[in-house]
Amino acid sequence: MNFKKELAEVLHQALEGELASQNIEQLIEKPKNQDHGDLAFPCFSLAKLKRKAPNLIAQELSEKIQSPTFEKIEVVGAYLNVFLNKKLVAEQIINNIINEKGQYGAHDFGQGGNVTIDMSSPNIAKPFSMGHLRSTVIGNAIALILEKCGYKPIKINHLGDWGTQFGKLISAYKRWGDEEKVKANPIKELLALYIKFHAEAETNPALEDEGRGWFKKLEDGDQEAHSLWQWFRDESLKEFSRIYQLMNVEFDSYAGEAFYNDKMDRVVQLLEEKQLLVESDQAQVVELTEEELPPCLIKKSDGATLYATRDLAAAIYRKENYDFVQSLYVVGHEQSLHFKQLIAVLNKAGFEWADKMVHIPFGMMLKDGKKMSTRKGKVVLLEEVLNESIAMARHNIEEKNPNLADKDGVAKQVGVGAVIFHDLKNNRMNDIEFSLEEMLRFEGETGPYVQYTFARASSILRKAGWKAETALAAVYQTTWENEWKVISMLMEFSNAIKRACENYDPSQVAKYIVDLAQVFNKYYAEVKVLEESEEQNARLALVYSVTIVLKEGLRLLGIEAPEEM
RNA sequence: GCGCCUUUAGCUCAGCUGGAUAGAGCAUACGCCUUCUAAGCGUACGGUCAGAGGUUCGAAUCCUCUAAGGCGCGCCA
Repeated sequence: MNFKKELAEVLHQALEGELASQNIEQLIEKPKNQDHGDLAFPCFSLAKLKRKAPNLIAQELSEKIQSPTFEKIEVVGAYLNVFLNKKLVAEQIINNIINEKGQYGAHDFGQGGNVTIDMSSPNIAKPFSMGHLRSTVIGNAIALILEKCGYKPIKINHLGDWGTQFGKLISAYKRWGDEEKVKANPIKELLALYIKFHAEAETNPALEDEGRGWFKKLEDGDQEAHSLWQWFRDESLKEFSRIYQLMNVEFDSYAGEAFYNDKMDRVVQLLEEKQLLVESDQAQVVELTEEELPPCLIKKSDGATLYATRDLAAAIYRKENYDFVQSLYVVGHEQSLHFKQLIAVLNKAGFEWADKMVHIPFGMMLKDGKKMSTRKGKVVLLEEVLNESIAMARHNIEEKNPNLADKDGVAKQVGVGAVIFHDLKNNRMNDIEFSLEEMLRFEGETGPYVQYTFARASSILRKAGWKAETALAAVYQTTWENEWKVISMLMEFSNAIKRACENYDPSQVAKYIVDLAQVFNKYYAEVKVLEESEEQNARLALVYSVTIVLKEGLRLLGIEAPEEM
């Protein structure tokens, strides 16, 4: 199954042990150009070792190699180009996929280790913006990819459900709030109250104190304040869960900031015991001069805690509660320094697991080249975008496939898929300029393109009445030129997953399924599978393999695959 | 000022551990549906890989410097 390894082994023997087969394996590459075969071995580095011209070495090696797996060996300059035995390999790969189905491409290097993933984390009583989309979608895909690699992901929604803003909100609600209105449209109404509070506070500064007062009450466990806070939180969550449902994202924990309120004293105490706390301008900090970082603020001059304190408490809680092998934070890159400090403080405090914490940063969602801000009303609401995308998908269905059975269901899958894919297809670190037009593009390198490819392939199988059992009788050809490009792409799936896992980079999977879809669409244009032929059985098995991998690839990104669209 | 990130075709981006003529999509112009869903396929056009040095048999990829843009740098999260 691992042809690279096999080639390395064969070369190792041909070289009579001059180079370890592991080293050889590292040198073997996949040629960009299909004319150069399926695997290539450059002989440059051997030239020094053997003191011989590299093309001579290639020539000599080519004469020594023989294996049924390799159909042909060509020497081009210093390269040894190896062509795999198409019949043999096709049979192996396709049978593998048919047997393993959704398991195809999986790894087990995770060894069942728990990985906590801090993701999504919207602020209560504020709208779910496009900015939160990134953390949600990236975190979700990473969780799925980790799972595919044998880890046990634990998705934690670290809700922004604590802070002075809730005092302000309570104050505003007490003054102008209307229970019915809030119930009918919680976030919109609460946001309006919040904005009104700030506007009024401009002319009436006493409001600020009132807000702080309410937060103090909240912290001190005042019943009225607490029940209002609870209510705001519940209503907000209800609204968020509607969006999460739309996107098929679920969480293992909603322990947000408030959850750690009673866990912070312990952290402060611990830092004190280790003599890490230093007073500076009446505040308590941990100095990080050796680490060449600015000091980490633990307690404000008024004794109140900060987000760093909460994150420390959360980190420790997660280690104790989940015993993670890795702890991930899918948070925007503008918080990189914060996480560096966090890890540094934990290290100083002697937690040897601190280096298992990984900040997974991502670029910003921009509007007109600038960061979106809630205050200026420059926020784009995710739910609106999703709904527009679904409407667009619905419109396309009406135009292109009016007889489709479940139009609404498919429109949802395609519309949401487009938005998710658009976010995941590129490197996380790139800033994304918000463009509805771009997001609702359903052609080219997009989610719907991949889904469409899946639907077309599924359609072939449906019309052929294909069943997995018939594949057993499939006879593979040695002359599969058209098919070969698809097969060699199918072989790459597990590599793409591995790369995605190692780099916490879902775009590796996204790019892979686009590549596979492109290759398959070309094949689709060249070969009429449903036409009677000796090869039909084998071709159907190939088409089936493609559907399995496309569907699984989409699944790893959190995107559904409709059989018709 | 210091730190992190980004810079590849008109636009959006790929380019896995350095390797064989730097690849897609969009846009533009043509062409392909009596036969598996045209949300598709093909052809053409399009590049001083920001710039300058260096390491190497070989650099878009590694190192140094410079430039442009973004983000961050104690009582917000």
